[in-house]
Amino acid sequence: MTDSPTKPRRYRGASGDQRRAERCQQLLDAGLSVIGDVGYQACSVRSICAAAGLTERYFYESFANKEALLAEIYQAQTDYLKANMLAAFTRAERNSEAFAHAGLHAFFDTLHQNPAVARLLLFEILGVSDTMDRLYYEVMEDFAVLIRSLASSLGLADIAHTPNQDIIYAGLVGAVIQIARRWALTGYQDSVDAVIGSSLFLFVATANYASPATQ
Amino acid sequence: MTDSPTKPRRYRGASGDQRRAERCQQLLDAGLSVIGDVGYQACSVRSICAAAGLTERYFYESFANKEALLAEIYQAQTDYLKANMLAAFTRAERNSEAFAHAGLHAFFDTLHQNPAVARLLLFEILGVSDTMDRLYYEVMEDFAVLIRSLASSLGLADIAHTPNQDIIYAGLVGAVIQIARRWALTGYQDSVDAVIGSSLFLFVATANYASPATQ
DNA sequence: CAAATTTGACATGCCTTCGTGTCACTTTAC
DNA sequence: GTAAAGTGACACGAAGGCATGTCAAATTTG
Repeated sequence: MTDSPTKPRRYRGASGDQRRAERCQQLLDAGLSVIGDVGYQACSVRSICAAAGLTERYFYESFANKEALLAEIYQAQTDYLKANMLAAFTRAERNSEAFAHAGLHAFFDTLHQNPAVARLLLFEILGVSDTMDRLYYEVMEDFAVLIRSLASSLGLADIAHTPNQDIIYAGLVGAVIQIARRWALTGYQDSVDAVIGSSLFLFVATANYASPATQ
Repeated sequence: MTDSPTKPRRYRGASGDQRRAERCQQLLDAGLSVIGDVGYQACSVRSICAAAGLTERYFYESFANKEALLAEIYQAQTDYLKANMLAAFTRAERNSEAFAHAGLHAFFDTLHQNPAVARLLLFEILGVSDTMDRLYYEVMEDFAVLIRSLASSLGLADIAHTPNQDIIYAGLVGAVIQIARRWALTGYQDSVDAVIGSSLFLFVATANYASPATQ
């Protein structure tokens, strides 16, 4: 008896690992599409498999259950969102206003271009389970770090003097998220500039109040 | 054949309507308790009935389904929260800082005293259905009005000059809500004063930026 | 007390989902 | 070509929830 219980074989020009990864990606894409369309709890594993053009067996090959799929999609999409924002930062002029504007534009534009992503990130993630709630918290703290760098670009070098910076940054993240939620719930009627401008307003106000030297 | 298909009878010293109302209230209380304990989607109609000491028949006597119960609890608890805040306003000294502080204290304290309410309002309400998402939106807009009165108490008579007030106020609501979420997710470790102070910081910053005359 | 109504405990049928299993068919390796 | 591995369609049982129904016990009215 050798240690090779299964001999991987090439299929359709791809190795076993490649095919598995491809199927996994198809499921992630289909999951995002279906969840973004009908919501997380209203969709079934079967419907996601059908959308992916795969059968249930391949679902459980890659994910333990529906929640595991949701977690991976959430991670992937928040990473994507962060990447877009970071890219926007590097592309922007090195001027406070433009810098902050670029980051917020990347944020709102990504959600606007991908309503499924918006629905998943803004609505479907809460109240699923304690595990997912914690993941939400971690992601929010992550964004707080991003916001912090954004805020520092506005001359808000440090609210360091004020106590409980973490809470204040969490609040700013919450403000932007809520503005995005409201935007989505009203069918994206407001212009992108309006939501960016209002977010920026809150940032600048906080920055100015924290260190009015820039005024 | 008369028009009286059912003759209401007194039972245990209460009329039929009274008993029905009492049962309804028991279900609302039990629903809040169970949902606050295990979450909305993890709980069943049966478990709520068991917690209420009633049987399923009486559940469907008062509610069409589990979601209808959630909606009524949500309405009742947000009303309760608003009432607490309004009461705090009237009780507070007529001085900007004390006024705003009182409202925020009522908000955070109510959530802190009732973790079940906090969980339901902050986490369990989103992603349930399109209907509930809309209800969430309406409640947030309602709170924005409250925040607006709170902000005006800070001399922020009008951000009226700035465009898109609605969006900005939605952002402020989101900031407070997110601070509350974070507070709950970290086990209410921060002091009430810390979360109030940070929220106040954002309000005052926005107020000062909008109308720096108060500075 | 007797009849009628209310109540509680539980049963029932229906539905949906989950996760696994079966089996014929296709594609590759030898 | 043949055997083995991969694939797809579908079946299956278990589980759980929903909403309604049954029936005996308790309570009230007359």
